[in-house]
Amino acid sequence: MSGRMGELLDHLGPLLGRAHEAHRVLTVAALQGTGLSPKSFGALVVLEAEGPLSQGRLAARQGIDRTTMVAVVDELERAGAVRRRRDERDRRAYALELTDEGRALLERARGAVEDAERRFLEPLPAADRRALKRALRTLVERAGDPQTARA
Amino acid sequence: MSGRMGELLDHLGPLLGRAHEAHRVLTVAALQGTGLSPKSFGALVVLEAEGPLSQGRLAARQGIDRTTMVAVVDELERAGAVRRRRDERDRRAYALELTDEGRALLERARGAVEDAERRFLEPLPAADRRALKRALRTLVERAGDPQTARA
DNA sequence: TATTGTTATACTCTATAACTATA
DNA sequence: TATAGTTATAGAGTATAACAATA
Repeated sequence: MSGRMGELLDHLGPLLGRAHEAHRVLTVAALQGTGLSPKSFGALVVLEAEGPLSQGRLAARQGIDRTTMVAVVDELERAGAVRRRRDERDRRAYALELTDEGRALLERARGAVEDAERRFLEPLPAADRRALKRALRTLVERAGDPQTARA
Repeated sequence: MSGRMGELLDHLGPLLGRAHEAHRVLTVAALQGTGLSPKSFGALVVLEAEGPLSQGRLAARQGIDRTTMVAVVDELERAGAVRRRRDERDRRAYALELTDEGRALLERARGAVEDAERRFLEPLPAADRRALKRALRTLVERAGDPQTARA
């Protein structure tokens, strides 16, 4: 991840790819002390916001396969951050929930991640930072929209 | 690559990741008819802009390993788009150059890719599209800068 | 019959190590 | 000794197929 890019920076693909990768490196470093990966951090974020969730639904939220989520939850459970409770209304599924320890871990991690994001965005004026996130949000929401997808 | 994201869209990582992935899907589809991958397309772009280049330098431009570039150039050579000439000033290295056929292929591919980019950015007003690319360029350039990297 | 979580397996992508030919 | 290109190999990451338990 380095080197001049010249004409490649005229294309959106390399721009998004390099930006994502550079940001990912900072995030992974920021999460270092927590023992969390970006993926397991994301799982905690979703679980806190949306309460008890099945493993499959949690996976869908992250855009990953449910078989991939197994190892993520294994890791979070070993860390004591998540509990695999049975969903009493559908005993095939779990009702995954954050433990108090998980909530505390999430707060520490979120601080570190937001700090990394701040450092990453530092070269931009505040207005541009907000505009960037707003633009990306618009694009991501429309891209997932079937209305737009067939275009 | 679908589903509501809710609170994950507050974080820059998922935003960049989803945007990159959605754009990549469009690009791959756009390149369908050309037989090019995003990576080999990028190689053609660089070769056209920077003239004859060694395989290792071409790889460095793309931020990939030189061993990964071997297969990319194999593919481009098979397609008749690139010629592996020996560099007469250093006979270990190649002086890779576009063929006329490669130039024509690149023009077709660039049209398709730019079309895909246009469709992807469609949800944004023109001013926001320019602002987005400008912001990403700034971030990517600073992120590669050792001055910023140690921060 | 269909679905949840699980495992085993395969596939894709990419880098590391070791080789050759040149320098 | 060091570097350019190549190959074989290994590793990370993820998905597909098949299974047990439950619906």
